[in-house]
Amino acid sequence: MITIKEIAQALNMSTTTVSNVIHGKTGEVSEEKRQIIQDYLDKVEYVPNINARNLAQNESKIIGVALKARADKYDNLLKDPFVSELIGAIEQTIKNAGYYMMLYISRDIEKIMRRVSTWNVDGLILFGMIGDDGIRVSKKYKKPIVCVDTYSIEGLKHFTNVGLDDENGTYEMVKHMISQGHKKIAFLSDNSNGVDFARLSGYKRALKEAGIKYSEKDFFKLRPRAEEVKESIDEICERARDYTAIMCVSDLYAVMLMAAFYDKGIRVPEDISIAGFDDNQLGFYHRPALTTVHQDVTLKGVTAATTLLKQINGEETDNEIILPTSLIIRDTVSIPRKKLSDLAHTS
Amino acid sequence: MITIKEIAQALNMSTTTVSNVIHGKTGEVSEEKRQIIQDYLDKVEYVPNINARNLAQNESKIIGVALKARADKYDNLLKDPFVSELIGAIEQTIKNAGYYMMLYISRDIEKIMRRVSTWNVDGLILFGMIGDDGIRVSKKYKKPIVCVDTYSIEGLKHFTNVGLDDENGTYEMVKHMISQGHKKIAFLSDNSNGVDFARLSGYKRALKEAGIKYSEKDFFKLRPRAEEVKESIDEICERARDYTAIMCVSDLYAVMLMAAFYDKGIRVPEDISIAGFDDNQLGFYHRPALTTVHQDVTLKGVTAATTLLKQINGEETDNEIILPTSLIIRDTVSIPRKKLSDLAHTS
DNA sequence: TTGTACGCGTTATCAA
DNA sequence: TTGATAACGCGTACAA
Repeated sequence: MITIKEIAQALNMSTTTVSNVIHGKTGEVSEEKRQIIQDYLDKVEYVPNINARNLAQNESKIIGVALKARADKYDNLLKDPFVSELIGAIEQTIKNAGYYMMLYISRDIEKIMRRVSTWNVDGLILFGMIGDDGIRVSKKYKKPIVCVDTYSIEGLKHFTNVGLDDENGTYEMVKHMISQGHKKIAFLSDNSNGVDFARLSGYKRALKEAGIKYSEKDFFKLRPRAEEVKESIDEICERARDYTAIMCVSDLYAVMLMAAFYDKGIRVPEDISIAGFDDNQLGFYHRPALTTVHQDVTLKGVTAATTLLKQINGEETDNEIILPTSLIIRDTVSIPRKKLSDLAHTS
Repeated sequence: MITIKEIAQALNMSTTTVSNVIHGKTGEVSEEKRQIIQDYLDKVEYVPNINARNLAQNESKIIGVALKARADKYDNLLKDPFVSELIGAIEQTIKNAGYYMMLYISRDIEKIMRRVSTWNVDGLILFGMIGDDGIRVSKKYKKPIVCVDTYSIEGLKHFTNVGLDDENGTYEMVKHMISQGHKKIAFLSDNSNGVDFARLSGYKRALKEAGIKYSEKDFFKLRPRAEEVKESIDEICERARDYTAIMCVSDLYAVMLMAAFYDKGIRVPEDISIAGFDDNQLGFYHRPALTTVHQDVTLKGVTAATTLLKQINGEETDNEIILPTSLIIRDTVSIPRKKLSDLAHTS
């Protein structure tokens, strides 16, 4: 690792001059010296020591990307195609802006906060914050924060949120199901907070609007923990007999469910209609192809990163950006034939 | 951000004493002072400035994870489930060892090298290196390097490789196909280098061993670029008429192919058998469930990271670690009925 | 136009 | 047991 001081010595000049050339402050240096120094720089392939630079300037050029993982869902959060596409998009945006990305995944918000302050990152992108997580971080950390998919009215006073019109996504899809003739429609998720709560609300709105009653028993809860997921899916298949359609909170759950139905000889969409949410590879390559609510995950990541970058540069931004959804009508929602329970009687 | 100096001042002590307490060098400090300092530290929630620490110690506690992306395959490399699972596993291992991960994705090996040297990372994990990429990096970068899935005999003199017994994976699967009665078996990949080359070799070995001839025309090449992938798949479906089975180089390609077959009314495995490689979600939830070659991606990531960590700590390690594959027999490979081209005559 | 000198926060060496 | 003080490499005010 060659240093500025060494270069200055070798060339018999001062560090300031060398530093000026490095930073293109060409007005301050004679053309002759500039040339000599530049050549030497290229020759030795000078790379600055970031630690020293950061220390001197009290900035880091690092953007921290912290993900809080739910304990019950993934051993490895990046296995979630939504999360990995999001991270990929963020990484590209950060890199193109000349920043560095430090990725940190933890189940513990305290650990995340500690890491953020040691590295003195210039900005923070947070995902998976629930309850007042985001607010707690913002109390400690005084630089720009952008959250992704966080539902917290109070939080918007402290940080920016990039989200999705989740409520409207399921609303439109359930409305579509109803227009196909469905009246017994269940909703499948694994929790009732944040994004899942919003998606449930959209489902409810569509039903209410059509004058269809619903109650707790129509909300299926999948237990995603590896040891019990199979049992949980089987239960859901059983309960599904009373319905003609199921609105799933994700493409993954839709596909998991369809696989289970297939194994039991229940046909989609002939016997039951299924819709997903996300529009990822899983549903795209499934056959019959999955009818689903589309969201642009890459755009979400890019938006989160560019918004943060703006804030770091002192620009004003909205404190909430809501991305739209759209319906992708493929082949898993059709007109209802009959309820599965009726089918059981005839067979 | 409170500093050691400020703490020392407030407590009317020297920075050395404070620093000693921070580092648990309790033998050097009187219990009385230790207590006072520790309390103060907790009160103000002192966090060290990593840049200063790194500068002073000439280390970074950062492990660089650099991925070289192929230009023709993904706009966002993390969309590849293999890559994201690998990164997730590496991240966990690095974090648990008290290191930080800096992720960098680029199509340009030069950029990767520049970044590595500015940050002075303590070690490097490389993925996607082709040709002499890995060797070039090792020439510039004098600390430990671990590559994942790199085929380069020469490279092993310069870095460690964590790989997979790719050749044997396809060998076993094609052998299985042959045992089911298949004689016309095609191989599907998108290039002929590295991992794909090894998998092709396994396919060839199995055929040769069974006395089955093969030639260039049996090797299908998928063009994955978004604009032409559909056309490319259609071509492959057409050429597939002369075969009873296709060994695919990945689960993704297997699933893509099966979706195309489905759309054309060609049934798997009744009309044609398909095998994948990787064993990921895509094949697991596909119906019929995909017969495939299993590899433990998480283990690959963990192995790469722990091996690098060992080297950073000065321990000796093997310079090549090859992980095993295993056959996952599910439902997409069965006994051959007849060739698709024969089918065409009857219909 | 060029150079000197200091500060950034930490660790480490060496006296006291 | 404690405290000055010098590094680490860079950027920059200020002086020359």
